[in-house]
Amino acid sequence: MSPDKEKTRVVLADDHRVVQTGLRSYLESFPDLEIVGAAASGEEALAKLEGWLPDVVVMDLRMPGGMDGVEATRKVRALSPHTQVVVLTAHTDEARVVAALRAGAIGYVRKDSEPEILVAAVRGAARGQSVLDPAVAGSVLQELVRGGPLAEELSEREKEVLAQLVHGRTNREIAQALHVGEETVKTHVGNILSKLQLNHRTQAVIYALKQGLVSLDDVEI
Amino acid sequence: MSPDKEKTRVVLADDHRVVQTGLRSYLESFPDLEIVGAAASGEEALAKLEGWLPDVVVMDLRMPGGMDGVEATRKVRALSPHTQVVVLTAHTDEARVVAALRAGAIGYVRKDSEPEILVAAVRGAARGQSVLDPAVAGSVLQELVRGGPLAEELSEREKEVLAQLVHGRTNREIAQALHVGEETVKTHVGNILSKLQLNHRTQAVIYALKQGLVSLDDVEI
DNA sequence: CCGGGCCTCCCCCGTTCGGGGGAGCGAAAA
DNA sequence: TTTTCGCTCCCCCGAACGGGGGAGGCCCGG
Repeated sequence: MSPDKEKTRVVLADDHRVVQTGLRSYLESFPDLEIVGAAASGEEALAKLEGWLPDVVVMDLRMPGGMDGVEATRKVRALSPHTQVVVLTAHTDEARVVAALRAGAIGYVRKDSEPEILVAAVRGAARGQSVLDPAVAGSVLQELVRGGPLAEELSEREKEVLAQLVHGRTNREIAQALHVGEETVKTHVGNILSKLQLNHRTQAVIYALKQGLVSLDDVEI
Repeated sequence: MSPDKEKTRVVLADDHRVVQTGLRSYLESFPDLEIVGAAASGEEALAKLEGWLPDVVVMDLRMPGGMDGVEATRKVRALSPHTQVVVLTAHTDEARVVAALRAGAIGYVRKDSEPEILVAAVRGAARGQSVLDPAVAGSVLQELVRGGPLAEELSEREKEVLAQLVHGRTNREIAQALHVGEETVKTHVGNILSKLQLNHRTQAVIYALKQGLVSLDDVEI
């Protein structure tokens, strides 16, 4: 067995400490992998990146704090182009996988896939090879080529209004929250529905939650 | 007690195979724990329960299929009273923790807690001791005593209507889907809002998603 | 310079919602 | 038995919503 120099340096980024530790145990059982660090948020991963010098970051897309996995992926790739990112996600938020791949992720594994796929993705990423979970690689690639679902055509203000919708607010309440007139909110809501090709606000809420534009965790009713 | 030398027989129930395998690696590193089985759904866990004879089931509340973690907990306890259930959950669906504890779970650990807490909960459960994650034990107990949030006062029909709401349907569409009149749907929706003390359907959708009454995974818009 | 997107607000109008009432029916509990 | 509860449907009515139009101000890029 060769010493450390052939080991792949891996960092885990997942806010679930229990899951994180489990993955560490599992991945460390492979002699060619070395877990050099773990982070519970995008910010933490970036802050410690230069100290860890990982070859691969296994990134959960759903993390707390201002920075989500997509943004963290983008910044990891900008800060350390040598470091490859493998996205690890629940099948719930596949919508953001495309965004993560666009942001520079090289691999993608679903949490409900066989764990061997994760190992293969990490090993592939270390070699610069892209390993996409076969369970959904087709649909993901399809979305990549046709430019995404219906995504970020929304303006900043419209995203703010959409976030308000997810909080279950009425037009009047949104108007107060954003300090604009109720008519303005009506316009924004109408434009959101039009851009997303939806019929009413409730569908917009579901869309936002499915896309991960707003996390259910942040919502209080 | 005499069976000190015997290992605690543990079963993992989590639809995320990657997470499941990670947990297996981690827990198996403790010599007093033995992972005797793993399931990806409530149905699978129940079907194999009598073959595994576990002392403790570590149960994720969010699982696919008709049976969720709460129902699976209830049935595990009914089928094998010796077996204790430790609930493992994301902090997103704390609302269902109370339901799981009522259904017979003895322990409760959040995924973003320190992994040692999970080990402590499993060991405690094997001795019949309740270990609740200190991060939220207070609020959970509070809800337990005051009888739960606003929960399952909904009738079966009302839950069906609520599920339809989560799909973004209008009253008319729901009426067609359930083969009743639109006025009937209006009545149900009104009763749902009244029982849950909400103001409009969008809030009902958010409520249902937060409570896990309907999974976002099942929704297509 | 001028077009275009964005944000803001206004109008009108038809539809949908939500809340109030009532009522018949069947099943289950008291 | 009577009572209660869930499911079904009906009425009325005010409020909220969604779609259509327009308009002024802003800044950016061709």
